[in-house]
Amino acid sequence: METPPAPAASLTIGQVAERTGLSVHALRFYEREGILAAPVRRTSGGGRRYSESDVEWLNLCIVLRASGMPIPDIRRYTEFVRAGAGTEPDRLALLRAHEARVLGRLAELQRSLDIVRYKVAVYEDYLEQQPAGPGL
Amino acid sequence: METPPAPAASLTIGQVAERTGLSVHALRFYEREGILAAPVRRTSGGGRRYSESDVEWLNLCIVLRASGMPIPDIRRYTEFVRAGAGTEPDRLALLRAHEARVLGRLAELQRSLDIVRYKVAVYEDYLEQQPAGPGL
DNA sequence: AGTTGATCTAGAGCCCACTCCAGCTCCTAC
DNA sequence: GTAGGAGCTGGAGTGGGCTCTAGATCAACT
Repeated sequence: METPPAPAASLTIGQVAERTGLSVHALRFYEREGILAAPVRRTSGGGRRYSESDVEWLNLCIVLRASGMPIPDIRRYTEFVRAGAGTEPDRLALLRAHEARVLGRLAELQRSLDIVRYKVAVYEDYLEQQPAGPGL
Repeated sequence: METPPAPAASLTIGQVAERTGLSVHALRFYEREGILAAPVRRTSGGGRRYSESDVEWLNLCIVLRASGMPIPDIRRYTEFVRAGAGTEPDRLALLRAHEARVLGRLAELQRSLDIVRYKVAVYEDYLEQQPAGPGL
């Protein structure tokens, strides 16, 4: 198999891309944007080597992005984490604010869904038995 | 009050902007993009005059946009509506496909929310009693 | 007649989050 | 040693959805 005897977990950018689903472009982009918690180690030749905890961090970033957090906010969170102990209240505040935004977004999506479903129902009724026409 | 005796409902672009929350820029943009069901009437001087049904249509467009339907898809839907009777199955298919996408998006958002809430809980616990530290 | 304010058009500009390119280096295999 | 493939950097390009500008027109008010 491919599994080495568990060395100090060192992944190339390609391997990380494969695991996370991010492109290598995106990985370098994220690094430039300053949203990696720890500086990525490099080989003598300059190649990036990611640790498992880098991958975990990226997975968090992916969740935050997927839930609509803009990169500047992720950067602020990252900076708090890098700043270490004492910034926990700031991180919590940031996460809570994000939680609230996600809740709002969920509610909005749900409202939209209700309307879309209503229109779907109208067209279904119309296509079953043509009484009048579904309007617009 | 402001209610006139219900004339042939004619609104300026500014009034429509106010009612819909869209900018006048966006209204003209949507028109250029071909996502108005009916051609907007014009005054002799070239000014747009919207009807109430234009506003209703725009409200639907807003819902579709808010739920993530891209403008080209809205345009396709609009074209079916303009094409009139016989396109109902196409419209239904389009709406059902959108419904499915919205459901998927809702599920994804919910998963992200769970993770964000987990992290919030971790930080809350940490800040109540400092046993170890919240990790990242 | 003049001023203000809304509207018009065509087209440029902006923001975001990537994405891709050129030109180079590095490692591995043959 | 050389070909291939992954990786490097800095910077340009892309796509979506608006947003804004310039310069003109128009209606209403004073």
